[in-house]
Amino acid sequence: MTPHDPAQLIERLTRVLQNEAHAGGLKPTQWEALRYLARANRFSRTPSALTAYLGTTKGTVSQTVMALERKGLITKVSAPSDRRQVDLALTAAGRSLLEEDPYEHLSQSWAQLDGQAQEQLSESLALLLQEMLRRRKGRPFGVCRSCKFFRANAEGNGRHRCALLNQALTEADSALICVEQEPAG
Amino acid sequence: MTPHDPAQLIERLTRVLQNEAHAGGLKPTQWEALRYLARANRFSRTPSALTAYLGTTKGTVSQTVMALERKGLITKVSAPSDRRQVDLALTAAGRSLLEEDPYEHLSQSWAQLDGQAQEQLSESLALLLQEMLRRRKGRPFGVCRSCKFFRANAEGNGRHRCALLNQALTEADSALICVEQEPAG
DNA sequence: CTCCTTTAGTATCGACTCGATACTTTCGAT
DNA sequence: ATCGAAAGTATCGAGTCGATACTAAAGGAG
Repeated sequence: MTPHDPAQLIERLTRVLQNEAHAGGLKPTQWEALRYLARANRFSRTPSALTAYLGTTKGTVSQTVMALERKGLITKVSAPSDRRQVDLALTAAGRSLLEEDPYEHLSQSWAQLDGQAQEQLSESLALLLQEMLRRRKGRPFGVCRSCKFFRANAEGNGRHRCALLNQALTEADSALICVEQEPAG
Repeated sequence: MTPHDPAQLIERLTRVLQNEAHAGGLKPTQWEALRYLARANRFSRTPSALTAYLGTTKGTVSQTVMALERKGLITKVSAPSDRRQVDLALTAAGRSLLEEDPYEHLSQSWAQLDGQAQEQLSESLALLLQEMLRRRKGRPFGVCRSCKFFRANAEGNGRHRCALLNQALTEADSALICVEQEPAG
């Protein structure tokens, strides 16, 4: 009964998910921005990076960011190193709201599947996404540690290094999403 | 490197897809409505059914439908049996525009995967969607033939029957999506 | 050091989605 | 004949989104 082509399944899943993402007084895009900021490293918590992540335009992101700030979920601070940039950070309220993330339902449903189905889904989905991004030439937004510029323990004492930005990285840094990330060969 | 939880993968895939769905002068929702109408059977090509499918409200769907009509992609005809209802139908232009459906990229990317990954993805995704819908208590919108009210060949001569609506069904009907569909036990 | 270009963000417009509410028309059941 | 439910439409406000125009700061090149 299930269509062989998963495009229809993904289309349907996407729609169900988008409907759920109107909870908690936020819009789907606002949830996505909030999630991103919670997972992005310090080089990547700017409106520019968010623009690249969401794949829209500066103007739209500017509005979304203003809405989140108005709701008290994030703060905007002009970057000391470059005063054109704005550092975005989650407030305590923002972090606590994320615990009601409607996407948790998705993880819960996934958790209901048996072990083999879970494994299969994760693997095949990763391949599909990779293929989509390859076509689109979009940035992968992977975690720091898997980047080709990541130099493990290059600073000693368990401190790593980014060979692109020439910055020291903590263990915590290396687990976060980075705009500049390029998968290691 | 890939997160074990596929929620992030699906979130990302969804976003990439939504960005692509702004092509051809249509909005993502308009594409979805067009796709639905192309695949829905005659009991299901109404604003009500479309509302249930999209999971939004009557008002929103009314606007989307008006936009598609304005663009010459669908026609609206008051139903003869019940004059409250409106029958929606794709025009030739609508059908031809669907050949440029941005979701084709998704099918193409899927086609790039090897046979096993394709199989795994379809199966696991179907399970996940089923689980999501079970939680949401949303209608599955499956094809007519897989419904518990479907009576194969009940009219003879390869004509089938819907035991819910008491209507004869052609072979073509039975392959289409139905609002009333409930999976056979 | 001054021009000039690039980069980061904001401001604003128009089209659209979306939830919510109020309304009209039609059907059906009592 | 009446009343209530169902199918759509109309309209409002908030938000997304692309597009364009704008400001301010940084980084050269001379």
